[in-house]
Amino acid sequence: MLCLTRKTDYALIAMGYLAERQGRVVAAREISRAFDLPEALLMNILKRLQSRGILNSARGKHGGYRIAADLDQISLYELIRVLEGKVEAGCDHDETPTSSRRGWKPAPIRAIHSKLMGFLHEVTLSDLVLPGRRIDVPLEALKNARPATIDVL
Amino acid sequence: MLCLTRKTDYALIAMGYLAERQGRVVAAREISRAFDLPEALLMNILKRLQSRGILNSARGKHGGYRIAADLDQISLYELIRVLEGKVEAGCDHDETPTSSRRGWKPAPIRAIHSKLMGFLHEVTLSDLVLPGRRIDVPLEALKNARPATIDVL
DNA sequence: TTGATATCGCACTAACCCGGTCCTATATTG
DNA sequence: CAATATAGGACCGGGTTAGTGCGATATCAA
Repeated sequence: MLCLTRKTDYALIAMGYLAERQGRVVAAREISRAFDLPEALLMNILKRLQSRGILNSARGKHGGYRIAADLDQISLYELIRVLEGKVEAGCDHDETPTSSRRGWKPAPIRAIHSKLMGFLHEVTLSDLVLPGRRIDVPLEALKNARPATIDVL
Repeated sequence: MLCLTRKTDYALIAMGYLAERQGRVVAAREISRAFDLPEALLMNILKRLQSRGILNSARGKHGGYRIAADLDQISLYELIRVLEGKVEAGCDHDETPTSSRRGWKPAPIRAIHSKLMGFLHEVTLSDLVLPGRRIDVPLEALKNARPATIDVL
């Protein structure tokens, strides 16, 4: 139960906008106007990114946000986790001790999941957000990353 | 807004079970028992797979399901679309003609999405479901697939 | 010091969607 | 005919997501 939500979209949009304006302090309103996103919602997202150190903020007049972290160091996975609290989740998949099998995922499912996770881990924000970067750089990374060659069944 | 739901999980589980029993007609109940999945729900899923030609079914006593399609020909993407109706969606992203920008996704978002889509397109059910197959075969495919080298911005 | 601006940090609502159930056909077998 | 199994719906409840609101705090500028 993996989900890329709209929040993540908005976050990436905002990060992109900020990345093009490194150093400048940009108000949430400016971004929301630029892309016609609901301002209050965008603020929620930015606040969250700030609290996790991805952005830093300045209050008051001429306040706003700036990119704080090294974009190379933050994976898409991390971003999602920050925003959603969990990457894979929602519908628990909890292990109820009563039912032995339920919540147990057979190899193919685990495999595909871990593959997607790997993908999310390898893609960094700089790959996504920095101008001029090529999105498929991380594919190279993905190729020789995660030695995990998982046999299905 | 991409989602791998539990339905997809169940479908893969069932497909795997059927794949190990090619030719035999297997009742939904048998599968649901084998993995302790809610029978009614599993039936919904199987019905759907049948209606799209991935399985074919036999009613009546000793009825059940058999794999109908060539597993090589069905991508994970297709499977999700069959089950969810749409791969990427839910929260519409509709183009309201009034708002010019909303629903418009900037390059990074489109890029990452198309990348994930590419991934889902390359993985076939046979990769996931057939015993002995290695899940990371499709990664090779992914590597030199989709010439689409998307410049961010 | 006052007012305008902007973030902070919550609580809160509304709608949607997923997981799951149920019920009434219909077809097949014995 | 009785039993089994799918077909094809409608349906519901709970949880999550998208989005709002409000009072507090901090900063700048006149």
